[in-house]
Amino acid sequence: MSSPKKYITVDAVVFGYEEGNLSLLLVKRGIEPFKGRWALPGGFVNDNESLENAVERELNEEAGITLKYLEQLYTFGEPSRDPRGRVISVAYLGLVRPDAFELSASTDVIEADWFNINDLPKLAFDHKSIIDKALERLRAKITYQPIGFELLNTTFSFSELERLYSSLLGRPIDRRNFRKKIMSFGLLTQLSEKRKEGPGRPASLFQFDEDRYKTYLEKGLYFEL
Amino acid sequence: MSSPKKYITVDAVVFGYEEGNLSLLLVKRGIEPFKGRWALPGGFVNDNESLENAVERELNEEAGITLKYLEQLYTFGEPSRDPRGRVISVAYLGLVRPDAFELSASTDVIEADWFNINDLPKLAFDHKSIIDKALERLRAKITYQPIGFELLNTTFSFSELERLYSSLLGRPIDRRNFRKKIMSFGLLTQLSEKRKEGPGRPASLFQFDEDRYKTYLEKGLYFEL
DNA sequence: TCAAAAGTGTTGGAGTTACACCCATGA
DNA sequence: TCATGGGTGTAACTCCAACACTTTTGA
Repeated sequence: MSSPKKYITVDAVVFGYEEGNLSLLLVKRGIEPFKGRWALPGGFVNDNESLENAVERELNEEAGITLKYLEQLYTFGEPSRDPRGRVISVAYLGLVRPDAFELSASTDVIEADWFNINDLPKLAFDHKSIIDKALERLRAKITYQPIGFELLNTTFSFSELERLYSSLLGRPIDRRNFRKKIMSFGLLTQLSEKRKEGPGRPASLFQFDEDRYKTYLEKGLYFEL
Repeated sequence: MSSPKKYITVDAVVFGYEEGNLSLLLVKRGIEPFKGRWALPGGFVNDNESLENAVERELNEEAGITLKYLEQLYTFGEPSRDPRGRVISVAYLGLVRPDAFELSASTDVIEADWFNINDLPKLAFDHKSIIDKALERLRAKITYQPIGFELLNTTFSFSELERLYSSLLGRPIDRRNFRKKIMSFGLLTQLSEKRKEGPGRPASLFQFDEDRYKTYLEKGLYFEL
């Protein structure tokens, strides 16, 4: 029987969205292995912290960021995925609003930055496949849970929401039908303010009603597309 | 900084279905902690095996069973979930056909048996919450992926399929509509044999067409309810 | 007054639901 | 011939997809 203890890490796939682009948080490694290579933020789990706490701590240490949305994604445990030995990584999926985009690197990390999801650098370990899994989950999930709102600021215009969905799903969305559908859930509050920037008619601003969402959840909500 | 190595185990939530009842595979522990208590089959991961291999090995050792369907469920890592110290468990969800129901216990296990899902004994560790998570996943998943077939024998009658769905979803199903829906996927082959046991008109037998399903998957299938 | 983006309804068709009677078999 | 479970069709309705013009603003 082999030694039962193994290294265990957490890694975070954190998505942000700004100006029509989905972006991903990466850190440049300051230590071996893969020193100087870009990688997902993450690291070893301490003895007395939960996995989720570990992710939150690492995100704070390595990128100076705190997330509102974080869920467990998948656990990667192939024996050869890490040159240091047997390392099992529990991956998390996180979403961050544009107003929390400022980063500050430290702890084993040279820098932290946002990358366009279609233009990623070469990555350390098996992090590319972790990201692929996260993208798949994100795309599936926005069609049946209102997590898209976690990628926008607390107030947003309808066309911002529409562009987000359209770019995430990779297909055009009918403005009128989309609006009808989203409105039918009754989870948006229309504010009296309007956004006036750039050309064109100013857009009304909306806000997602989390309290009402939680109430619905208890009776089972069917959010679809 | 605390010691980075931890214990890592795999646990399997294996469901079976027979005569209208969903059942769950449990093993009675032969060693401490929780000696004599029922628990999910599982155990420590060896150095050179993948997580999935570890589950398969443990299921074979502890219950003498091999599964056709196995997927990763969730990773449980609360610091206090195991009295032996910090133990992180990667849980898997498995399905087994009635024709592979015979069990044979060994290795650290006193016996292995099937339990009705509504009549479970007191369980070791946090295994109850692992089971709850698995049930939730199973119920959600049968509505959009044809995994229900993994719980039936390779040939089955339509009413068996219908009873399975109805009991898993906990609500009655309209026989005619259900048949129309399932048939519209074109994934069932009707056999010429009929099942003649018990009273009533004999039922035609069907078979799930896995090849055709795989073909569909590549173009994106929308199996819904 | 032009350009740019926001906002708004209707209609046809597809898909879902609701619903009840006849069929084949063994006792 | 009766009891048991298997098998089938239609009509109303709901939901979804397709589609184009008007409004508001700044330049």
